[in-house]
Amino acid sequence: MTITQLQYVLAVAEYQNFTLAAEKSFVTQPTLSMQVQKLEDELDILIFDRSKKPIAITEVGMKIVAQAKNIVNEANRIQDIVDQEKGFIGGEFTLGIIPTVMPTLLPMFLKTFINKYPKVNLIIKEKSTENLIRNIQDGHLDAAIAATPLEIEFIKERPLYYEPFVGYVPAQHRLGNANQLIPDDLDINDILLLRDGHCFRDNIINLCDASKSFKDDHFQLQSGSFETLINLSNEGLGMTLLPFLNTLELDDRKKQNLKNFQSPSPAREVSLIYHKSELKIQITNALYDVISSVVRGAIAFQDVKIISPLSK
Amino acid sequence: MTITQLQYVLAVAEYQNFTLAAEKSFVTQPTLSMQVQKLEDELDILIFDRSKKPIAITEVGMKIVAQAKNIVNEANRIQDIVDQEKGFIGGEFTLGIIPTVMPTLLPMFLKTFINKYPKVNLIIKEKSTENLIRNIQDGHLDAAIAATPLEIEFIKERPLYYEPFVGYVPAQHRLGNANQLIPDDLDINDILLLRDGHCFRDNIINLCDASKSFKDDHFQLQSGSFETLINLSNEGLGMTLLPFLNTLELDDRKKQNLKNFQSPSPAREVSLIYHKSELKIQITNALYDVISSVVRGAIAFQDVKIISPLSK
DNA sequence: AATCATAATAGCTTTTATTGATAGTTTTCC
DNA sequence: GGAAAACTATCAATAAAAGCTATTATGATT
Repeated sequence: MTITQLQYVLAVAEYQNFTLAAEKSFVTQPTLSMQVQKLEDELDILIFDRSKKPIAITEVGMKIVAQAKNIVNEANRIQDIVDQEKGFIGGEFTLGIIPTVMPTLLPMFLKTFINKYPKVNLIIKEKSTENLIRNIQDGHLDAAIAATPLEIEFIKERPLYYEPFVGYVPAQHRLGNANQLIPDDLDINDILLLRDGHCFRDNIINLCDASKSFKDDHFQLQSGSFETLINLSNEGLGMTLLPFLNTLELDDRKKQNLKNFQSPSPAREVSLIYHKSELKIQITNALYDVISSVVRGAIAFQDVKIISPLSK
Repeated sequence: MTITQLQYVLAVAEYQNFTLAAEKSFVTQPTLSMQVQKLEDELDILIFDRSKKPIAITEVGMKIVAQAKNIVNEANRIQDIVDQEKGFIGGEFTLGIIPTVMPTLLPMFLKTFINKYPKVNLIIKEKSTENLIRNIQDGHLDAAIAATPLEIEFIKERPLYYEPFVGYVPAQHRLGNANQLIPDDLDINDILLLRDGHCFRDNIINLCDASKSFKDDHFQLQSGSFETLINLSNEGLGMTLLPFLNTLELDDRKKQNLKNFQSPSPAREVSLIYHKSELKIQITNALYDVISSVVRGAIAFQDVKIISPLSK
């Protein structure tokens, strides 16, 4: 049994296809096939059921794949140990970011980071919180930026910043004259929300008084952008709430419709999250330092009340 | 990096000598030397400091060795997974036993077990509870027999039997005339105890009324054998307590000094414990079945009160 | 039946692991 | 202080393996 064989097995398990797995492993298909066979021979057990299309993993195969993942991950840590010793910060690093943070936060730190750590090849993927978590577990992501607290067993959370919610309330709205917002004034039924799957949607649902039930309205909104929500809001379809960073780039006319919450403002906690096994911890730490330092300049410290991003 | 290389590194780390490590790895010394060098080259770091005699492990080397141990253990588990699937009962199985159980229990089941499962190569090690737990975690032990409950997160406990405590009270002792013992009669200060580290010592300390404080006496006993305690007891230095199985082989004269506790007798729970990952569960189950069946014949069922083996 | 997608096999090449012999050190011991 | 012993590194040769290209086998789809 070799680590290479285990890696090949993992590739096949992932792509359910020997040819593709071989490609992704940068070897030819026969090479990969034979190594997988060799391992199966050595263990005298079938890992894959090749009679099914696409290829299926046998029952034992599942256990072996899970263990192989483990072993390969642990093996990769050897390099990490060495890197840490040498103070080397480099290599590939895959970072996931939730959609509502991506467009505002990424421009703030990306340039700084790649300048400071030119040897890190940063790969950034936009995904929902749910997928971020899955990919941190399966090793496809080295870290992610998401709204927290998530309280997941295998994940470590390090808060980066607390981002207050800001109301966008057009003049004609019933709250148009209010000076400051308070959560009790909100009615979930006249707030425009992002589509299902965005955790910011759940943030807001959690913020609104649960007693006011969420009734299915005569129109269904399927937007993933605040841009759309603001425009609809201007059309008189309701107010909306934005994360603070998303309010910075609005034009002056739109900024006039912004209303802050009374202190302590409801806010979301945005954290760098990663697997508690702390692989690539040096890069993760570097990332944490860069992001939190750039954010410190953008969000003034204030008293906030953290709203959970989890749907109930 | 290959698993073989890691195994070679582990061998060198263990024997602090390339030649011996090579022997133990069943390869020639150049083979091992070159593979270790190859790994060092690949990682571009020195694992061993060959300038020192005997060979020393570098600082990073320590971390790498620890991680290598991890990886090699995890890799061995693949075979376990396969064995489990096949219902194969065989291979190496390392069992730890606490000292106060070892001499009485082992002869009772060992012969039966090795006859019934000739393909299992049973390796038995006597260790303190503390070390048993550590070695179950690090994979050096597949299972162990210890006094429970321990309530450790990663360990499963399966009670084998409940072993009542029996008093050994010489005639001249203040309790020499009592018919049955009751815990309240005990005074921790006139009971001879095993030396620190034995969990049976803690069993007894927990049994004795905590209100009677444990005062440092004018003599300190450092014995690990009940034999010694009994002899000292006969010399008038106090009474002592024995686990039931240890009373079976006493000569008749000594048996006359034994006194049972009033029902429900205080007892220790002796369990088979193992990692909750349940590797080698077939063998573990086989062991459990064999032991519990032989013990059933030796200890009559009775009402007992379980005393914790943990020192407070 | 022909085609397509995919995995297995065969034959060959390249790479790697291992070996025995030996050289170069350091330690040990007289 | 010097010979012997103990130990690791190096070298050249060889055995083992992992890889590649080309081809065949399999099985589903048209």
